[in-house]
Amino acid sequence: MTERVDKFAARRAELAAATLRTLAELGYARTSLREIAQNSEFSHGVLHYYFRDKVDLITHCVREYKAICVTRYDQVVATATTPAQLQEGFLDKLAQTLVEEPQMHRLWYDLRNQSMFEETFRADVAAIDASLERMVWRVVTRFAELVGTTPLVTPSVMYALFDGLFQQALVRQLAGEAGAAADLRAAVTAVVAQVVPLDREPALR
Amino acid sequence: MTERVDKFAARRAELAAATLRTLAELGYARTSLREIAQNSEFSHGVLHYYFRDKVDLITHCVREYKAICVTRYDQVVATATTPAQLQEGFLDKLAQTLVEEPQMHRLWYDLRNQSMFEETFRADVAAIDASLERMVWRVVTRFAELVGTTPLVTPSVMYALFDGLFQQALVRQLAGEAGAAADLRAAVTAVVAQVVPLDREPALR
DNA sequence: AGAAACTCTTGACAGTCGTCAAGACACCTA
DNA sequence: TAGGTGTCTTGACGACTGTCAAGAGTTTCT
Repeated sequence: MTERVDKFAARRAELAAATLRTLAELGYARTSLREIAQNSEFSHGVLHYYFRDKVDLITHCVREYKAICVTRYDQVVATATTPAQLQEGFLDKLAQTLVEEPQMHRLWYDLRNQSMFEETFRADVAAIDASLERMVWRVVTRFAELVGTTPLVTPSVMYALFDGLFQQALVRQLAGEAGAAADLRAAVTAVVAQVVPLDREPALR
Repeated sequence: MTERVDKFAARRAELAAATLRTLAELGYARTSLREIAQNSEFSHGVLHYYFRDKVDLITHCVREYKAICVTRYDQVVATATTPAQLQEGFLDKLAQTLVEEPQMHRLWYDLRNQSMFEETFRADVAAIDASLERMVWRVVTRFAELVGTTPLVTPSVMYALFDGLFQQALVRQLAGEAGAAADLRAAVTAVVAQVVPLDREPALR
């Protein structure tokens, strides 16, 4: 009984993985169910056995995608004992995922964009956005704690700043610009220097 | 002769406007030539009389869209004589366009996202991005000039920060959140306060 | 071993897509 | 008035889409 459920869930996950690969490669606009099936080892009909329809399939993938992203920097936060360690570890991870998984990131921005047109995805996208914001905030507050200060902007502003920088770097990376990752590191460093003060005075102006 | 050319160009512009309306409403993924034609006063066949194919049509629209955006804050920059005037004028325009034209803005982000998947749009999108960056930089440097300081970040970082904030506000605005525009004003104000110092010391740390 | 339940393939359906050719219509010129 | 040019509509084409029903194949249970 439970093994049946497990196998069912495993197949769903397998098909979801194929869907994510296809979406990352082609983008939302040009991803079809037959294309997804060709990226798996099954035929196109099986997708309607494991998922109600296309929206159900993609929604499930988006939810699964969330789990991958959100814990990316947790280990860095947990192990760093100095500001420099945390900053370097964070920048390393950031540059690494930019270079190694740009397809997954452009997929995320593609889906977030779709949520501006389609009500369907809005709730899931908003939930992921919120958890990404919390992730960024964990990093920044831990950094400020190690420095002995507090951030000068709110969590949502902090997230928007990082997101803007990362998105710009992503566009450049996918356009083939060699310096994209290095520029991202420099940009994040510069912004953090302005927004998380190094000295102990909390600078209320 | 020239009137023929003018009429031809006028029709192209008319169809391009219908295309932009359709794209802003439906997004790139769900915009078809027949839908565009229904948003104009012509039939679907005429689009291939004035444009080579769909890519040619959309590329032309993207280029035309550029002209609308880039001059948005020029008058504010030209007329403001105090930092407060410039800041208020800029924030007003920013909040106004967020509330009044959110469809056009989500279209821009949609097209920029497509450029991460389709080589075709990449050059045009990059050109628009660069001119938007210059626009932001004109505003910021003029502001710094009026204050008597210089910005602490590069033009591309500055643009990425504003873009991140605006995009976040846009998602919220389109989700129906009432405070999106007000939050954007506050966020931009807070970031500018950190990145363009009010005092005369250029804060090289 | 036979029956039942689960899994997957195949093929078709109604619809939409971009594209284009054929022709109708309007307008200007000789 | 006849012919030519520019403009626009209509209808069709092949290809592609999401969806689903019919059935074959496989596994599990009694």
